[in-house]
This record gives sequence, C-alpha cells and structure tokens, in this order.
Amino acid sequence: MAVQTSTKLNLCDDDDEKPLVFKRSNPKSKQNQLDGQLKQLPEQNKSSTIKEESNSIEHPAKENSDSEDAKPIKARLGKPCEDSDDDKPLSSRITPKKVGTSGSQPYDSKERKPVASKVQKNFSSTTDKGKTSYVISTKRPLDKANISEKSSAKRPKVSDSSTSIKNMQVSAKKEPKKEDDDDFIPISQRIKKATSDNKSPVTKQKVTKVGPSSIKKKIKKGQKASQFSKYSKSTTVPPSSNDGQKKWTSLVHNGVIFPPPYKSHGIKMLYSGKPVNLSPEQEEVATMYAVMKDTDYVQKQTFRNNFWNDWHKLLGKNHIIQKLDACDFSPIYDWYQNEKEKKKQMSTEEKKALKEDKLKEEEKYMWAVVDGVKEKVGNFRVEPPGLFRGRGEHPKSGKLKRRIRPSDVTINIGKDAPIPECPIPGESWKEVRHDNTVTWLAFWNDPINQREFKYVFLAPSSSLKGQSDKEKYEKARMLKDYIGNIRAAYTRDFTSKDGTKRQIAVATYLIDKLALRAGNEKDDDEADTVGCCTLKVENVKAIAPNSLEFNFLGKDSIRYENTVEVEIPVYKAIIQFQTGKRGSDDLFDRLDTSKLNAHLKELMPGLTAKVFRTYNASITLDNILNKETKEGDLSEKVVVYQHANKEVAIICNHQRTISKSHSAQMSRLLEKIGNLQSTLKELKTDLDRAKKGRPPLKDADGKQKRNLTPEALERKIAQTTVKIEKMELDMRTKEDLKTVALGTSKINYLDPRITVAWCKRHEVPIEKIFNKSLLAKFAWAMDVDPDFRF
DNA sequence: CACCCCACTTAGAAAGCCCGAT
DNA sequence: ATCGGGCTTTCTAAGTGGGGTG
Repeated sequence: MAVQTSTKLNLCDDDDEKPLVFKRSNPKSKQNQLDGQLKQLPEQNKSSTIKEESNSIEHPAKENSDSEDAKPIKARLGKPCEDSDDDKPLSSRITPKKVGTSGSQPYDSKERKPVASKVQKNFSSTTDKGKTSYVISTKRPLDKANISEKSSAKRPKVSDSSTSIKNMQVSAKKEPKKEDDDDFIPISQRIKKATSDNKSPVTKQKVTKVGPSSIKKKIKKGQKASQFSKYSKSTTVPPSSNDGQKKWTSLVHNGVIFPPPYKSHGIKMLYSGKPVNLSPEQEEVATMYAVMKDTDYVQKQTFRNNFWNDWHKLLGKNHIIQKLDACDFSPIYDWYQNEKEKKKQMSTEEKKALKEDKLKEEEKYMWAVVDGVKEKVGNFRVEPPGLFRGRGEHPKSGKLKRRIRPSDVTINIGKDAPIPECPIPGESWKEVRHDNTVTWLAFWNDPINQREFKYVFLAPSSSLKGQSDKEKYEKARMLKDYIGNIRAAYTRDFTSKDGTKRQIAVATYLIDKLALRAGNEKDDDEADTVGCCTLKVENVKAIAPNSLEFNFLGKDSIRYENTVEVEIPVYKAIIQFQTGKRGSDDLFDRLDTSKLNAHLKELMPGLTAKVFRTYNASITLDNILNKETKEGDLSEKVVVYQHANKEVAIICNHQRTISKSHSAQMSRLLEKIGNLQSTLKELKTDLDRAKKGRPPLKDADGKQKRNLTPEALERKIAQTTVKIEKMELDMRTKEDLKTVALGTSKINYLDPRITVAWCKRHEVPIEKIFNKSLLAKFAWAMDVDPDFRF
C-alpha cells in the first residue's frame, strides 16, 4: 500500500500544475439575449453567482458547501455562489491572481450554483496497470505502433504523428531530443528531460502497477470488480486501431432510412382572413412554420424573412399570398396541437404497438458490423425537411432545408458487403464507396450550405468511437508532463520582441487559463461568434491595474462573460495589441488557429488548442475529487462529484437556458417550505403545552388535534426540520444549477477513468454517476485500476 | 500561404420517458 | 389517473483541425 499511496501522491503532485486560478464570472449569456423568459425570475434567483475563483484548487469547495447548508435559504440564495470559488485548475503555476468577477453584468443569467447532479469522475494519470482494462487501454498504442509498422501503405503523415501517445511520451521523455534548435528549445524537449528525471511516466506506471497496487486492486476488485466489469467491453475493443489510416477491415450495414413522404392534411390557413388553397408542397412548408408558432425563432426578423423568401418561391409570383404579415397559420397550428393531443390520449397499448412497429421498421438500420463486431449506428435517420434553426443571429435561420433523397446520399461500405438496397423504390444512391480510411457510413451535402456535409457515424458506444475517445484523453494526460514547461515558455514570451510570438504566447495563456476555444475563422453567412484567435478588440476590456474583462459570443452564440486578473505582462500585451485598432478589429492580428496549432505542436507532439480544454477539465475533476472526498455516506460522495462536475462546467462555460417553469417551481418550493415552517411552529407550541400537560391548540380550521406525547411531538419536529432542510438544499441546488449544463463536460471532457477509479476507491456504484448511455460509451474505461489518476 | 475540402468532436434544445406526489 | 418535473435520448448545429492544392 505504501507504495501505491506514494505513487498516488506523486501523481497528484505532479500536478504540478498548480492551478492558475482565474476566476470567472459566470457567463451565461446567450439565453439572456434571446429570451425574455429569464426576466421572469424572482429576484432571489438573481443573486447569484458569480464566481470568483479562489486560487487554489484545493480548498475552495469544501468550505462553501459545508457551511452553507445551515443558513436560511434566502440568505444562501442571496449570496454569490461561493461555492464556485474553486479553483479552476487551469492553472498554471504561473500564478495569476484572481480577480473579482465582472461586476457589471446582471446576475441573473449568470449564476450557477453548485450542482447536485451526480456525476463525478476522476482519474489518475497514468497508471495503467495491467488488468483487463489495461489491455484495452494499451491496445491502442500498441496497435498503432504495430500498424504503423505494418502498413507502409497508408500512413503518410498521420501515422507518424499518430503513433501511440504512450509511445511518444515514453520516447520523448526518455530521449529528449537535443536538437533543440534555435534559441527556443522546444519546450517539449525540456519537459521531457525534466520529467524523465524525476518521474517519467514510465517509471510511474511501473511502480504503481507492480507494487502494492496490485494487491490493493485485488482487494478492491474482489468486491466491486464485477460490477464495473459488467459494463466493460474489453473484448470489443479491437486491437486493430490503426493510426491514421485504416479504420476498419470489414464494414457491413444497411444504409439509412428516409422520413416518410409528406402527407397533406388539407387544413386551410387564412390569408387576410380567408381560407387559401395550397398545393401539398406549399402546405408542407406552411406547416413547418405554423408549428413553430410558440418558439422564439419566429420572433426573429431574419427567420421570418428567410422563411418568406423560400416559401414565396414555392408559392410563385402570382399567388394570392403576397406577404407574410397577412398570413394566419392558426388553423394549421390548431390542427397540429390537436394531433399531438390525440396521440397523447392513445392508450398505452396503442402507443406500445406503434412503437414496436417503428422499431421493427428501423431495426435493420440500427446496426452495423465492423470487423465482425455488431455496433450501434448513431444517426441512421436522414434529416427530415424543415426550417433551418440556426443558433444566435444566424443569417440563414428560417431557410427551408429541403428534403434529402437517395440521390443525395453517398454510402460507404466494405467491398465485400452487400450494397444496401435503396429504401425508396425507383431511386438510387448517389454513390457507393469503399473507403476504409474513414469511419462514416454515409453522407450527404447539407442543403443549407452545400459545401458542408452531414455524416452518418457509429454510435458513441462503438469501439471505433471509444478508441478515439481514449486517445483524446491520453493526449490530454500527456500534456500534464509538458504543461510546466509550456507555461514557462509562454510566460517568457509575453515580453518577446517578436510580435507574433507575443501574440501566440498571450493566446496560449488565455486558452490554458480560461479554457477558451481555438477560434477558427468563420464565413459571413454564419452567426458572428468568436474563439480565442478571433477575439475582437471590443471583446476584451483592460481594467487597471491588471484585470481583463471578457465579453463575447462563443460557440452556439453562448455568451462568455468573465473578468480575470492576469499577470502584468499579459495585461500590458493586451493593451498593446489593442492600441491603434477599432473595436471590431482582430485582437490577435498576426495569428490564426493554424499558426497557433503549428506552434503548439512544437511543444508537444499532437498538441492543439482543444487539448487544453480536455486537460483542464479532467485535471480539475481529478483534483477536486481527490481533495474533497471524505469519509461519509454515499449521497455525500455523490454531492462531491456533482460539485466537481459543476466546477468543470463553469470553467468550460457550458450553459443551458433557464427552464420556462423555473421561477414557478421555485415559488412552489418556497411555499411548501413556508407551510412546513408554520407546521413546525405549531408543533413547538404544542410541545411546550404538552410538557405542561395541556392539550394542543386547535389547528387552522379550528379542529382539535390529536393529543400527542412530548416524545411523539419531538419526533415530529425532528422529521419536519429534516424535511425543511432537505427542501432548502434542493432549492439552493436548483437555483445554482439553473443555467449550468453538467452533461456536456461529462460526455466530452472528463476522462471517464477518473470517475470509474474514484467510484472504485470510494465504493460508489458507477450507476450513480453514469447513466446507461454513458456506461455504454465508456465501456473502455470500466476496468481501470482504482489508483488511476489523470 | 490562402483557400478549400473533408472528417470528426462538441453543443444546447427539443422530444420522450419515467416516476413520485396528489 | 393525472400532473409535474427531472432525466434521457434524439436531433442536428457549430465547432476543431488535418490535409491538399495552386
């Protein structure tokens, strides 16, 4: 054990990464913009949360959470969420300070409070110990290696780079390349050296695995292994991962399924108050619009204009309908609501029968056989026609997305597999390919943007997806060994005389510290959003002495609002980048994502901007779980996980819109609590009286209550108190999480091995954290060693 | 290098389902 | 039996990033 422990510690420590800690306010923005709904919220809600961050990753959370519960709800609601203070790990050792968050924004939207949700994950880095799972994990690397060797054919470049991460790491560390060129010794090299000296991964791994750990494992596993292993799918992971090129050897599937042809309902909409005849094609599009009546899409002028343009074309120049404003779609809307209602009213048997029919019809499309293994297909249904629902201010929002036909679809399938029959009689596929260097089963061009494609892939539970998921996390773990030097290097370059270098340094810093996305260029016919490299001068405000206030729309037009204290050189550099520019000019004028990534690749093999997000998310989870998990009951542990999950979601700015019923729900809860409190008061009064041998007071209706013993009353009081506390906690949690989306990070950013290992160590059933889909998706992580740390 | 093409991951909203309180 | 609400699942939009080309 000792050994193990130490290992663990080391790993942890290695976190050399001390958290940078930034704070971020929470951003939540998009919704705000869009919806007015938010406004409805009661003030209490608004209070919230901004978080600021504390510095270190470690302590923050605990304090908050513990203490808070005790306070009255209102008080809690009122506070900014302190919980959040945690540290955000982005950290570096560079030590930035925190800043208070931005003050100006309205809190409403931003708040996020602690979550209650369930998931957590941890993992430790590197230890792959043997074990079954181990096999799996190792596979890739090995595979790759093997493959690369074998296949001379395809591997142009990919293969090289793709060599297994592990291999790379090892080699890198061991033999630091000394070639470092120019002045700048590649960080990677340096890092390698450093790491190799003390704790090269290799060493770590071995130590951990071999020693005591194995013993531990056995013990632990004895109890739980089976539970976890039932989800693990070691067998499925094919050893065959190739690196870059060959993705499969045999591929069999049945193609895709098309939506049924349009069935006219014949309901007449009104134009200037009079019924209008429409052809089925015209009616179909009118119905698409009618049905959206109570979405906020139709409130947007862009949406209506685009819809009108396309529909008008269908109607023809001389149609009676000449303007959208005189259209009344409500007959169609009402018909639709009625149909929905009818469906709801069907008996359960009818519903079941309907469902079975559908299943039968789709069953054959749901599966593919990849290298002899049956795998689920992700999206085998071709997208039905509809009105394009672009997010944010998308210039094409509302345009008609036309029906996709077999002649639009290209199928990819094994050479020896039967070509799927075209499901629409008389039509045929656009093309059939046999390309085993890609994983898609079919694609068609996006009707909204012809230059883009819509692919049909395997489901996340497939080994193909699982393997690449695992590779993603291995790469992020590799960053652990390089991050120290990378931070040191960019810190040095904050003051470089080379302007490009300076921009790269600052951009990298922001990506690392704030988990910003890379920020590729966008076309004019897309919503105007930005990432790091595309930040505009107006998106960042320097606030003396050394804080930066960020405010911009990111992916999905979600607003990022955060004020952060940064190092002085960064602060100065930003001001310098802004000098002489207009607000709408690029902050980083000598930079784009490809330059940035090219630079990152010099620092670590395979490193790109997005790896920092994965790294920071996962390392944060690992750190928080390990710091905050205490002895305690199951639900307390789950709360710790949820808290960690929430912190990650905040770092990554994963938001959701406040549900329409949120404020109603809150007031309902408040009312219930109020009732309980008066009950409590009565009980206390009755208790006092009972102690003096007097009967209870009459209840609100004037009826006489039952005569209870003081003991019974005390029991009731205790029960009621507990109930109130629980409700207050629920309420706080709900308020806290009303704008935080926990799922995204769980699905995409948190190495599942962290979670699985933590569950094993703390005897938390994995089902408390992962739902069925996640268990299937993360089958590859199930047999991780309990000592695993990210 | 700018541009385009392509493949694949990441994302929030909507729809569906399920379960407990009434 | 109904309703409300949370959690899942589905859907598809919106990102990232690699590679080829001229």
